[in-house]
This record gives sequence, C-alpha cells and structure tokens, in this order.
Amino acid sequence: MVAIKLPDGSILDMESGVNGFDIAAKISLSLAKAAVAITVNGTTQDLSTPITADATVTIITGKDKEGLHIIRHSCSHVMAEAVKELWNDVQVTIGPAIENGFYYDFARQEPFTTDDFAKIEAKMHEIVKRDEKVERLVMPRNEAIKYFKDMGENYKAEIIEDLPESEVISLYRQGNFTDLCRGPHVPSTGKIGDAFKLMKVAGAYWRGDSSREMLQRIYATAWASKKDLDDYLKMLEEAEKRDHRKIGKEMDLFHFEPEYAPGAVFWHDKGYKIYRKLIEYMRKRQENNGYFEIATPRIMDRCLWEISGHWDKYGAHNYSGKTEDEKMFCVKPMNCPGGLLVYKQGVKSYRDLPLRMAEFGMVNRYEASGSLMGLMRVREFTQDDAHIFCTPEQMEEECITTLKLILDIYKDFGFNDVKIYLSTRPDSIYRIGSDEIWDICENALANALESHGYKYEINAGEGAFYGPKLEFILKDAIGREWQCGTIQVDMNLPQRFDISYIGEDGEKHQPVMLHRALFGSIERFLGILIENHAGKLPLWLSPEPVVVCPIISEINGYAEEITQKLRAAGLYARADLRNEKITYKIRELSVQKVPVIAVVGAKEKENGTVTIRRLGSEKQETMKVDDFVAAMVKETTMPSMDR
RNA sequence: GCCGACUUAGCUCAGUUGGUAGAGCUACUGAUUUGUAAUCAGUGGGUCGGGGGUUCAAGUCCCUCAGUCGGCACCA
Repeated sequence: MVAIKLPDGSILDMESGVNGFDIAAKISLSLAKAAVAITVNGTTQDLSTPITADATVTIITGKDKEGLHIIRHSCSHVMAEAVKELWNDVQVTIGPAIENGFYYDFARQEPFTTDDFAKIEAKMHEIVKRDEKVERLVMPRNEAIKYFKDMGENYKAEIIEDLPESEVISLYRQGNFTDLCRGPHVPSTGKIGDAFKLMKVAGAYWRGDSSREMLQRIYATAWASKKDLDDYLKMLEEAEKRDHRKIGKEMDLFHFEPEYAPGAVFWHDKGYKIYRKLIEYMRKRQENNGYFEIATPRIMDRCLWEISGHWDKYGAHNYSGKTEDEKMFCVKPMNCPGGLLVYKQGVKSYRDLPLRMAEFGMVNRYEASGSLMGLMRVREFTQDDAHIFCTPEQMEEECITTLKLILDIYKDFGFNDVKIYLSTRPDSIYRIGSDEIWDICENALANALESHGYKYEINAGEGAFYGPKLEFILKDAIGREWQCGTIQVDMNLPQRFDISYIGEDGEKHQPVMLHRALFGSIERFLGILIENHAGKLPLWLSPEPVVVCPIISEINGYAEEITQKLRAAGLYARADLRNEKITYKIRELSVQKVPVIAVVGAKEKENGTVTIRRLGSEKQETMKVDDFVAAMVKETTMPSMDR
C-alpha cells in the first residue's frame, strides 16, 4: 500500500503501482474526465505512470497553467501526426508549447500554404475524435537512433545523438505517429478538445542556428475552452488595432522612407511634440536626481570603437567610411566613448563621484533589414543614455538609486508591472575582462536587487560583452511585454580608456562605470506608449491636448480668445475654424485622438463658458473659461515635477 | 541576412477562368452657418512597386530586383 497525499491534506491509502487515473477516479468522476497529468512530489508526469511509494500528488487539468501547457504540447504532436498523415515525405523536428500555443518545425520542400491549414486542422480534429491513446516508451539510445533513421527522420536522430549519455530516451506514440519527447502528455488525443487554431507559417533555422537549413514552422494557438480561444483571438484583433504604425499614420505622427532612409524616422509635427515631451520629462527628472547633461559628436574616429572592443564585435553593423584624407570615421553606434572622453577632461577627485553624465545621444546601427519594425526596431534612434562614474564602494548604492529612479519613472507612464532580468556573463569567447571583475559586477547588481527585495530572474549568458546588465520589461495594457531600460555595470571600458580619479589616499584609482537607459530608445518607448494607450495618450503627453471648436463662424473670435488664453497659460492649443458641422469636427478630432474638445457656441459666448467633451465619452461638461484653463493646465502638467 | 505572404489613386480597399482600371474617404470648386463621431453637389486624381519575359492581348501567368508584413537569426 502507498499513502497518497492530496492537495487538501487528506490521504488516500491505495495499492502500490496505482496511477493518476486511479487516483483521479477515486476522487471524482468529473476530475477523472478532466485530468491530463499528475504532479507527484513536485514533478509532473503522465497519468499512467505507476506510483510505488508514498507521495504527495496533484491532479492536473486543462484549467491549470501546467495542464494547459501539456495540452498545447500534446496538440503539437497531433499537428505533426496530421501533417505526416497528409504528406508522408515531411520530416518532423521539434514542437514545443509556447506562450498562448505551440509550434512545430517541419522539413519539407514545398512551402506550406494557408490552404494547407484547413486540411491540417481538419485532420487534427479527426485525430482528436479518434481519441488515440498516447503511450510513453523508453528505448536504448542506439536503438532509438536507428529507429528514427530507418523512418527517414534524420533530424530526430540528430537530436538523440546530441543528447547527453545520461538522458533517458523516451518516445511518445499515438496512432501511427511516434515522436521523440520528454513529455509529459495527455493520456489520449481526445483530451485536447477543439479549441485550437493554426495561425501562421514562418521560416525557422534548424536548431536556431543561422548557418543551418531553414525549416518551416507552423504556429498555432490552443486553449482549454472555445471561449478562451475566442478571447485570445479578440485580444489579437485588439493588438492589431493598436499597432503604432497604423495609429502613427492616423494621427499623423511620423513616417518612414524605406527607399531613402531605411529604418529611420521622419517625425511629423505632432509626433515630434511627443518625442520632445519625453526628453523634456526625462531631462527634468535627471536634473532633479543629480545628473549633468552632455552632448558629444555623432561622428568620431573609428579607433574609439576599436579601443572599446565594439568594432571587433559589431563592426559590420556600423555606419562608417573613409574620408578624402584617408581617415576612418564611424557614426556612433553608442555613446560610451563620448562620455568617457568628457570624463577624461581634467583631473577627477573622489569628491566628484558619483558623476552622473546623461546624454540624449542619437546613434546609428546598421541592423539586419529583416529585423526592422516600425519605431520598435530602427537603424537610427535616440538613447536616453547616462554613464555614471563612481568608486567601487559606491557601485552597489548607485545601482539601487538608479533602479529606484527607473521604477518610479515607469510608474509615471502607468507601467506598474515591471519584470527585472539579470543578464550574466556570456561565454568566455564573447566577453572581455577577467572573471574576477565579472564576479564583482554581477554581485553588485544581484545585491542591489536582493537587499531591497526586488524580484528578478536570471538570463544566463545574456550580458553585454563588457559587463552584466539588468533589463526592465514592461507589461502593457493588453498584457504584452516590452523590454525598455537597462543598467549595466562595467569595469572594462574604464580600464580600456584608462580613466581614473584621485582617492582620499592621494593615489590614482579606476572608477566603475554604470551604463543606464530608462526609455532605452525614445523612438521605441514612444511606440510602446502608443500601443499601450491605443493612441489615447494622457493629456500631459498628448501632442494636441485640446482643440477649440466654434459651432458657427460668428463665434470664431471667441474661440480664438480661448485658444490664446490656453497658450498664454503655456499649453499647446488650436482652434478649428473650418466651415464644418460640429459633428464632423468631433468625429475627425476623435479619430485623431484629441483628448479634449472644447465646443463653443452662442450660449457659451454669452455666458463666458466652454463645453468640453473628452475622448471616448459622450458626456458634455460646461464650465467657466478660467476654470477650464486652470483645469487644462493642471491636467497637462508632467507628473513628478516637484521631485 | 534567411523562409513565406504581400505591393492597385494621398489613405483604406475591390478587381471573376488573361479581354479598354473601380469605390469610399482625402484634395480642389461651389452651395450650406450648422449644438456633440461623417451636410450636399461637382471636378480632379493611377506607366496597377521597378525591370524583363510568355501571349493577338498581362493588374491578372513566368523570371528578376526593391520594399512592406509575419516569423527566424541578430539586438553594443
């Protein structure tokens, strides 16, 4: 007998060798029906795995996050089975569950088309209906390699060949389809249900290696219920409506010239107003937090990046060239050397540190053509960069101060859900500096986080080549995540550029350099803001917070008077004096996402009032002009300006 | 850069199996003075992404180049 402890604390005494089915059935029939897997002492496994010792168990259903993950994973096997049934010459490779669904990579000569999707989906539904039993088999390594090679599944054989000797080689079989897989899986294909949908085909390199062949990846989404699927599809529609490229056009914020300036933004008046506001806001926050601001040249001698090591690693992605006099110049891809050269001016004392040197630096990087994406990934962008020079003793404290500032600033933009990643040293061939230095830098960041109770995850090996970094990921209004800010600790560039300060002891010492950006790139952050707010920016960020609309042309003078008052109070306002109906103006201004429309007619003029209408609301509110101006001033004031 | 799909008027899009390029909005002109998401009428506007080919005939079929989009790879 074995004692099976359930999540509610109760204990079932059952025969040794019982499995998840038996346990679920013992609890309730409906649970047995919904069960997809079982967690035994913290490890999730197939329902059919026998339990031979006392254990704490949880039955997993599609309602659990983990259960849904298993359903998705099993669904990917069903998709592979369907594809193999339809086209026997296709080779299968890998097919994991991912956020919102799963994918499977296939090797096939002809491309899959969206017409094929309907066929594949139909076949998948058929397989689900067949309710094929899913069985796990374990095979000796060599036998498994031969098994897949005999089937012509060379990719699978390659995976097994590369697995460590200690790895148990498990296969999952359903119907005529057998796949190499770690599992766990649902007990039979019927458990998958019908809430799945094939989404898109895309190319993907075999093993994620751009030097190897490209496979065809089919992405699909899968959910525990039809309703969840519908909700997800609606969310995608919503996301599409928020696309900053579309809104940018509707609101006339910016445009691109792919032929003349690929990956570079042409800011239009209104877009540039937002851009300037972001800088203005950041400039004030930085001034209030002990930063100096500098500006350094955009084109400098290439040798600076050779010293820094960037040329070695990123040379091909730079804009550079030779001038008439044979000098090699480079358009700066990052601002660090400029900051270092400013630091090097004059002698620095420990009393000068920490020295916080900010720069809104426009940089150019020749990014791969296929990676460009609206404002989110461009070849020319402005970083809200800063380099903080401090003593080794100050390093941790500076990390904390910067961390707090970053999170506080994100709050002002409405981002309260921020994930933090600590990216640690890359493989030794991809990094510079001694292990000792890396230890110090990584510890400084980890300590800064831990001493203040910030939760974080580690991104092993994802640090910059010169130092570890924190990365800040914002969650937007519809749950998408965007990477923005970063703090990097660097003891390498100070060494390479040979910078120093005079310590209390009168000796020369080497400062530590923190690189940090909050927005990351103004362009990208602006894109994120547009998508987060679906274009309906808060008043303080809106390029056109208020437009005054007279109803009849006789009132034009009054409308202009109010506009002048708003402008005198320091905010951008204009009057819409066109000979159009008020309904027309309201529609057009609403489409342009103007947050406040101030309507004035004969009544308002007579009473010295305005009637306002806010974006997204049909409510009308009439108030005295002075009250209106005061309210607008208040609402357009940037947050946190008293700090 | 790689794989795939796409590219028609300023914008959003329609164009059957190859047979003389369409709509709405915008713009312009005129009328209309209007009370909270599109007033009416008229006039413009296109070498169908560029180049090449097949054909009596190409927006439509083929090749090629460029760009966009979705992914992959990359992201100092």
